[in-house]
Amino acid sequence: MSEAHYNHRFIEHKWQQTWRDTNLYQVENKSAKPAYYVLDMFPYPSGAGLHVGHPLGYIASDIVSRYKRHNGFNVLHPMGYDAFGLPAEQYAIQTGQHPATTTEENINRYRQQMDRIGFSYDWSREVRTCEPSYYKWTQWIFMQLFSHWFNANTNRAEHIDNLVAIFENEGNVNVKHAGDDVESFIAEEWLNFNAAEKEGILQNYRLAFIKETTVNWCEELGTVLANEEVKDGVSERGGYPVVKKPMKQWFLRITAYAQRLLDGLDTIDWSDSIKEIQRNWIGRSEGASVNFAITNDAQQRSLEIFTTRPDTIFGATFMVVAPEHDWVEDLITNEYKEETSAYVEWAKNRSERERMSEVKKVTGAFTGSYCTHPFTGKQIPIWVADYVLGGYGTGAIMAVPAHDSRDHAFAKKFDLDIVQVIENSDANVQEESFDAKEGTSMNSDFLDGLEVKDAIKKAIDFIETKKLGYGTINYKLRDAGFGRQRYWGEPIPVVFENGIPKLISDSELPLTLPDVENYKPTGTGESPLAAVDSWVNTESGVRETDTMPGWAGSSWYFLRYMDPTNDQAIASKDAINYWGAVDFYLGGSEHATGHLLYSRFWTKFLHDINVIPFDEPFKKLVNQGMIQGVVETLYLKKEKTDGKNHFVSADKVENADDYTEIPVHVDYVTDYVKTDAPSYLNLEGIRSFQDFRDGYDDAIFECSNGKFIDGFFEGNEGAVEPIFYTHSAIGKMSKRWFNVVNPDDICEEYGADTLRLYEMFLGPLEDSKPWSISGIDGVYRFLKKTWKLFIDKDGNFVPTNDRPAEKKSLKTLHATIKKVGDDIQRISLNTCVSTFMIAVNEFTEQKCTNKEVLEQFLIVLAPFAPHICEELWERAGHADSIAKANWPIFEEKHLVEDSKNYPISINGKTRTNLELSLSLSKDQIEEAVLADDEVQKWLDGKSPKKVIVVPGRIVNLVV
RNA sequence: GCCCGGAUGGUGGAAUUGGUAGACACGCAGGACUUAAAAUCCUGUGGCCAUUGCGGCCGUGCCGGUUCGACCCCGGCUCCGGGUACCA
Repeated sequence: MSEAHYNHRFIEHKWQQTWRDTNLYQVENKSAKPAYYVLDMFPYPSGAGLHVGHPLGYIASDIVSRYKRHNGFNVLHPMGYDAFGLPAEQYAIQTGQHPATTTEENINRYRQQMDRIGFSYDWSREVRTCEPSYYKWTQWIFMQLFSHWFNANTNRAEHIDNLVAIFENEGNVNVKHAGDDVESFIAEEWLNFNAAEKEGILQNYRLAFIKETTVNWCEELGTVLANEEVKDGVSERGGYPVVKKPMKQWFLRITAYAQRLLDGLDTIDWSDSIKEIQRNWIGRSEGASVNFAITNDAQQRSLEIFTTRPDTIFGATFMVVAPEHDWVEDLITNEYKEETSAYVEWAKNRSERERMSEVKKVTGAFTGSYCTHPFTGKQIPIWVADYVLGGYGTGAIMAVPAHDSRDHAFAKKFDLDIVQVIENSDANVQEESFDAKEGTSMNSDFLDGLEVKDAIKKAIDFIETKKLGYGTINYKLRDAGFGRQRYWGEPIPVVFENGIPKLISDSELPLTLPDVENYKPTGTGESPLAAVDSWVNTESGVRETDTMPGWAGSSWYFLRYMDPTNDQAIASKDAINYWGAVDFYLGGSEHATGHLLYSRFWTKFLHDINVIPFDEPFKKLVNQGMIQGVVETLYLKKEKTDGKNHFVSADKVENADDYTEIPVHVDYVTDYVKTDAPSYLNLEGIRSFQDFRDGYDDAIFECSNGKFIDGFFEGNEGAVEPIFYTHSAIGKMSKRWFNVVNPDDICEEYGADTLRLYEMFLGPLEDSKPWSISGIDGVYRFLKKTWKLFIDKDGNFVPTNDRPAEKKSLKTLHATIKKVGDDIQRISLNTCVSTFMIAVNEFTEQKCTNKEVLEQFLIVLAPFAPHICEELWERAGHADSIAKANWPIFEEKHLVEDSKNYPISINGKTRTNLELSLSLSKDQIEEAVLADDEVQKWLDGKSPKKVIVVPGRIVNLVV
């Protein structure tokens, strides 16, 4: 017995089951078909489950996957979980539950939710970064990084053994590498170094290495954080304060790849904004490194500075070093010892947050030392100030107050000389610096009269000939901190033998996480693993107890999907060669400077060591926008009455400090969809508010319309409903704002096909937009109309091939095939939905019952609404899944049936559009068009319904 | 501050990149069916004027420019979103 009405629950359940039972979407690593790889950024399985924002990208990628399958591609479309990370561990600390347990639970929940939406993932390829069989290979990649260095001569990673061989033969004088400067030594010296000394030197070359530096230390989380994990001086997760602290840390030498990461951007199809963010993050700047000899230095040293403006060197009136500069203490003379040393101490110990919030504040101190200007020989003072950063360039600058606003502010504050060296009629450099990179040099000896660009070139030439320095390039990009003092991450496969870090052997992989009693960080800067003596102590030495950061596992997961169970390699060569780089990658833009950069780095490295044939992981990247929620806030002013809590709501908040801002459950807010009406909580809302929140049970509420309500509302429900005004804003969808919309609820009420279509219909994929339920009815109605095209009210299948298709129906069909095909390719999925709606409206109006036409329409719709299309496809008598059907062939001839474009000839002479519009009026053109022989022949006696005349454009006639 | 985006009806958004602006949908108004409601269907819907008829004028944040023709290109603003922040 077939259903007569569109029953989404029945249909969707049936087909999801069928797809699973028949492994419909499982793919092989081999096929005569061309390969196409569609990937979603895999989720971190949080305890909150999915909300309607998460599937947005998954739906889009699913549509692309299904579309590609219809077009004859063998599509790899996998899904997995980024399962290591802080929240699971925080939860473990609170509850004592093993993170693996909660992670497993969360994954199951995610899977259930995803299954309801009808994705075409090949679940046989699922990966989880926390599984030993997976992180074995994350550890393996780390080991490769440890045993390779970056040869700047060949511009690629090479094995460390090759480097050692070079050292043994000729020392390090000819070696150019990416990394910190290493004092030069000859072969003989190398051979005489002891093991610890040798390793100490090699650490400057390895791509994974240990270094003592100032790190971002977060006391609350008990761990070190990477730069990207710190936002505005607080941790991205949790928002805890972050301070600078010197510690020995593992790093990955991503800076070695700075230039290649920059160059690679030109070869990939990503949005300009993401590329731009990465370019800025890498922050390449060209300039010069110049030595300024320090006057009266016992060791006769020179202060090395970096500048992008060597052309302004004649304007350098003082020097500034960072408080962290190695020589600061040496530079401070006895006379200034007390004051300046105190300043240095103070500046070093300031938290990141303080430093950031007081950026505008100019601070500094004079060291008492001078150095000699290399061009003029003048003595210029050396200052120390925190506006110079220890971590960039050499941690020292030449200050040119006339042409750098920061130097200018400093000079003003401490009354230092300002010398103009770039000509500009408008600028008064005593008042304001002239920073623009334009103009001609003045007061600059041999540079005078040159344009900035030429002056820079000439200055560098001079610097290089006089051996004062050299032209060079600096990057903002820093090496990536890789150690985390946490439990729930991949153990770093290193054992310290007599303090020398050594990799464990390949056969010991995976190095699995031991069980611990307590997941809490030790607070001493050591991870919880340090407490497990039996694990830490090995025959040969002590294990590294730091674990890897969250981004380690996600930097290469796209490779594992190709061959997820391989235990001999990250994936077989055949699999990697067959699938190649990801063709289409979809995910949020928030990973621009994290995951997306690290993945590119690891890909380039794996390419260098011949593990993979490509050196960019993601050929095309699309960033879906965020689906936001409406955040409703109730403002309550607390007033004391008789020791009870007495709250007053407000319709206008003049001084926010007087009020408590409390997020409230969106479901109980009235009118929040309408923008013109103020939104408010009604009685029911206040009740639910009291249920959800502690401490308000016996509170007294006074709403702004003057009505008093007691804690239980009894007897207070008068004719006038009390109103508590709330304030609406658009924000994140999150548990704490009580505005989460669960996709399960939408699937239950409207169905997965409606959810899929509606999420696409909301607007352009890349835009962020607030979730709103208004409008979903339109999409649901569309599916019901589609159903009715095929199934009559008695449940009979209507379409037949008894009569040939009408021209107008063919036109509708082919317009749809064309438009939807084009729009999927340019990822304009919202317009596809409109196209479907138009088609169904037209088919309905045409009373189209042609089976061939309607079946082809089903194939076009199937990527968006697979369940209903499968069902109708089956009822049409097909034994095989619609997923195996070929995309219909588009035929242009069907589109030109009742309207046609014509060039216009007048008096036997074809006129150009331009000539026409210039010489004739609109009416005259219309007349000429109708008189045209071709037009008359085509009209064949009929009179045109509409003559559209656009001056300058080919005329369009509608009959 | 600097670097990217963006601004179109009451709302979400179309206009395939210089060629009929406002597709499609929501909302709203009116109507049909119904005892009634739901569901469904039909009509109207940028603004102003004309509406016994075809119609007219203005309209894509603001000002100016290029063009036969501009939401689209150029110059100058205003506002909004994102990235970044003493990077020399």
